[in-house]
Amino acid sequence: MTRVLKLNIDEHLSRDRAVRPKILDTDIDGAERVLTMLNHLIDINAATEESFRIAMNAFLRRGRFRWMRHQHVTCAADQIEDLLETLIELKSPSDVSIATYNLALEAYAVCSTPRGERDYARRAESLVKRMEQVFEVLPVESYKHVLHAFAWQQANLEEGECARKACELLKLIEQRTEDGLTLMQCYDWTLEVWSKSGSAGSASEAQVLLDKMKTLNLTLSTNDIENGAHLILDADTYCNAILAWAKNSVSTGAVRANDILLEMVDRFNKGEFAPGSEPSLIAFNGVMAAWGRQGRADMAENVLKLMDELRLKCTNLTPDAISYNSVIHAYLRSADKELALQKVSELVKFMEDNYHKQPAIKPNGFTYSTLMKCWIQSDREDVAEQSEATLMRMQRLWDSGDISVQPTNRMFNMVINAYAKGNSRDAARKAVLLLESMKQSELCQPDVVTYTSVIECLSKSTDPQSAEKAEELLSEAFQRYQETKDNTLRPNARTFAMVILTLARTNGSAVKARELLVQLLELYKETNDPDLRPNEYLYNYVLNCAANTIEASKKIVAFQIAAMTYQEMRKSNLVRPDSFTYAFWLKCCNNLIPPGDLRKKCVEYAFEECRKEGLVSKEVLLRLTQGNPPKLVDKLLDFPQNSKASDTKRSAYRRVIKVQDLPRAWSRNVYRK
DNA sequence: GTAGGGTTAG
Repeated sequence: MTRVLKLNIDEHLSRDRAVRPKILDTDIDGAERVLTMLNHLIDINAATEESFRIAMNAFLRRGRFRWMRHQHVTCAADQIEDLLETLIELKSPSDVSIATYNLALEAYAVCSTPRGERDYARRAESLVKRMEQVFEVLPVESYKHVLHAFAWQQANLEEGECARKACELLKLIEQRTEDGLTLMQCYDWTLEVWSKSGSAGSASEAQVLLDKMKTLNLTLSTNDIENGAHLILDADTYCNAILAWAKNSVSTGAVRANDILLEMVDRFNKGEFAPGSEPSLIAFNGVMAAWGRQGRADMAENVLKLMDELRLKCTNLTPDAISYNSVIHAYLRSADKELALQKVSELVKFMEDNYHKQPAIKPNGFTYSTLMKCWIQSDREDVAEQSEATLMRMQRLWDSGDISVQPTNRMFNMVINAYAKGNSRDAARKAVLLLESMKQSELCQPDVVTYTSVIECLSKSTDPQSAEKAEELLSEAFQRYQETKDNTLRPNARTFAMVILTLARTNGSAVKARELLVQLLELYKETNDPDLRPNEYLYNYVLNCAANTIEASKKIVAFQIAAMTYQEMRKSNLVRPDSFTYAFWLKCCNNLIPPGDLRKKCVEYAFEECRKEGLVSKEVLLRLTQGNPPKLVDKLLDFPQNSKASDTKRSAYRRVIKVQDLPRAWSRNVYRK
């Protein structure tokens, strides 16, 4: 019984703190009974410091295990803390031996948790402060336990507070001792804090410690080595140094992490680590991720190859899906998008073909969505179809019971957006079908991005029904939002923009376009929500929609709407006319006003204003020169009025003039943001 | 130790 528990405890004393401590359900090792006996001795006034120490040691042997006591989870640190306080009360602070205090410090260190909910490190720190007041000088061991507690408690990671505390203690310990074993152990713990800390400079701090360990390792005495000092510098130590660099955002992080990885492999191959200490998956995956962030897929793949070679020599090292995904993601981020697509397709195929032999490399949702992104960023013709095929592949796997490839509405949205960006003839039909299947699905409900992207597909469609469908979808989204109160479904300015764009492109009603703009403005006034703030696009699309009015009977109303919208833009404090505004407004003048004085006046006034604002673009110039009387064009372009140029010369001038030929000031703001 | 959706016009 005790033997089995001892083994389990050893396992929990290991450095792997990722595993949550287990909760014991019985008094498996009799520590509770020891406590009962101690309490009995206290009752009869027969408890000595030695009896307390026996009970403390009984709990300390439980390591990180936890158990229930009065409906609360408790652990060795809590129990030993209570026992120490009782003992101090019975005797006096100075009558309790330092060795007994140290048992409590050790318990704090052992029970310290990564997230530090119980704050044992700080409790260790305050106990050591009390000890300093009672005793003249404390042994290094006391400080070592506190350092150990800070090393394993990783709360305040961002601020690096635990790391700083550990460093202060390390400095103190370095001053007090030259014992190789102690120093190696303390360096190793401090290195562990830096590897987990995201604070600035953590990688170089980790590097300093690794270097110190390597130097000290060379100078250790035979005595130290017999006590296991050189065994502390092992694969775990290297892993910590690697991860410190790997997560570092500076561009050299990947290079440094990679160098240390190679050094670790070299040492491992030479048999320099303790038996059973071997390079870990997490070190390799960390380096691959670091290369990926630099877009260095070639290097990430080299690391994967290295890992594949090394696994034969290791008992536990084998690449997993994250390893492959990291390389895949690195290709996604690499510069050559065509190579990326080829490589990623190959790697995914390899995973699919080999996971029966290597279950850890079974492709998951991450794998497929990265493949999908690779298709989307490629220049291939059938991007939308291929990304849809990838999504359907996931859907089939999911339907057959594979829970690791759950499709998400984001992926559906990515496919729909691929259709919106492509030039597939029936993009709109496909997009609407995808929307319908999302509505049927329990997993991937459409949201406002879905609706907006489907409407964007409709805006590119030549189907005369598109505008009607777009309006239907907008009100459907509104209805679903009102039913569910789900904010991700609420239409926003962009959704409105896409509906108006659809109207503009399908010669739809300017009245409707205007109504939508007014509706959005009212919503924005009510809520002041930045997502509903109309921008230049909204107004410009309304102008373009009006300009595209074909039916003669509707042109007057369309012009009124355009004029109103243009005037509003000039006075608005939300938007300012831009070069598109003037181009669309001139288009309105040309298309909606019959030739004559009124049109001439409008064009003249608009162009002069546009020139003053420095917004004369190629399109503005085109709208001016095409469809307006040559005399007016010449006047507005400042063609020398009294020159004796012939009409053909003038006409040629008007045909070839470019924005660049005009005074710079006329177009100084065309590209302003 | 691996991410991710709409950024629009003429």
